[in-house]
Amino acid sequence: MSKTTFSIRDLASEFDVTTRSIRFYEDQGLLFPTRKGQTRIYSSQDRVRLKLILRGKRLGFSLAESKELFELWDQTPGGSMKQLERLQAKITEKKQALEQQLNDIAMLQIELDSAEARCQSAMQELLVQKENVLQEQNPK
Amino acid sequence: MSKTTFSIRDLASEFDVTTRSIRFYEDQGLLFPTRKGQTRIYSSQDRVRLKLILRGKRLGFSLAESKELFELWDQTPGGSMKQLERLQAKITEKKQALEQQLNDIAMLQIELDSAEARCQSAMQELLVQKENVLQEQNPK
DNA sequence: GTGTAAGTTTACGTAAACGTAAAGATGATA
DNA sequence: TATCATCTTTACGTTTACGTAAACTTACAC
Repeated sequence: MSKTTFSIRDLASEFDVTTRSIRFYEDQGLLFPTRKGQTRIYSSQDRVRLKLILRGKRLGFSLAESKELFELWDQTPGGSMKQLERLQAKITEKKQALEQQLNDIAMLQIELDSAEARCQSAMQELLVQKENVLQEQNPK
Repeated sequence: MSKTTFSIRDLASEFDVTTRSIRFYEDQGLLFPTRKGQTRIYSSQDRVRLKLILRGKRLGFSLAESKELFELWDQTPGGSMKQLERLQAKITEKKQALEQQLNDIAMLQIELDSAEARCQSAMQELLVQKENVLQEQNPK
């Protein structure tokens, strides 16, 4: 069986964030750990949430955006038609943004490859120059 | 032939950013427009730079990061071996980050699809309920 | 000339996402 | 029992990326 509860340090070291950040996310209403005394106890649900928050950040989501998505998602079963339509709209919006990102990444990858090639040949050029200097200094 | 110079407003409306932002990028050393009197004139080089800056932002680059990449890139021809090695390292780093992003996007796309399905069926459920109510009120 | 529209500099303001320090509570350990 | 180590709250500080307002110049339109 996998672990079911986590300390704040567990999560902090697993995902390489500070405890300050994790508490901040709670402050902003994205996490809701239970307490044992005054100490925070995180469920594996909380852990998943944190993972989603961090992935969102890597993709440029603000905390407010992630929070909004969580809330829409949590209300899905039993939500009103209007809420569901808002969720659908958000999903469509995010999907489009991801398409844009895929484009951006593809283009940047091409450019990085070309930059790498240019960089390599510049380095090669330097090596050749060096050899030439050595040959002049030390002609056979 | 395509346009070779641009006003700050040209660029602002083409890329949908404020002139304030464009001036800020110059302030931070990412753009270097020439002047006609005191008015800024942007070359198509500058335009490309701006495009790169904005794409970088969409991919989570800070302005400082973009600036660093520009500077390394500009020094590539005639750069020292050490500079070239730094560039190569940066390129490798960015490529890895892009791989991570591709992973993140792929996973998020899957989740969005599944969320969309759940959302759709919740909406379908609401419609069915509505029909049932109507049938009760209006039995044939 | 007189707006007025778009450009400029200067400078203070702001939101987001934490960093960091202070000061106290709690539990394990020597 | 004393001392850590780790948790907590509170609160002010900081960086990034601009927003916004003020006060000024320049270029056409009337």
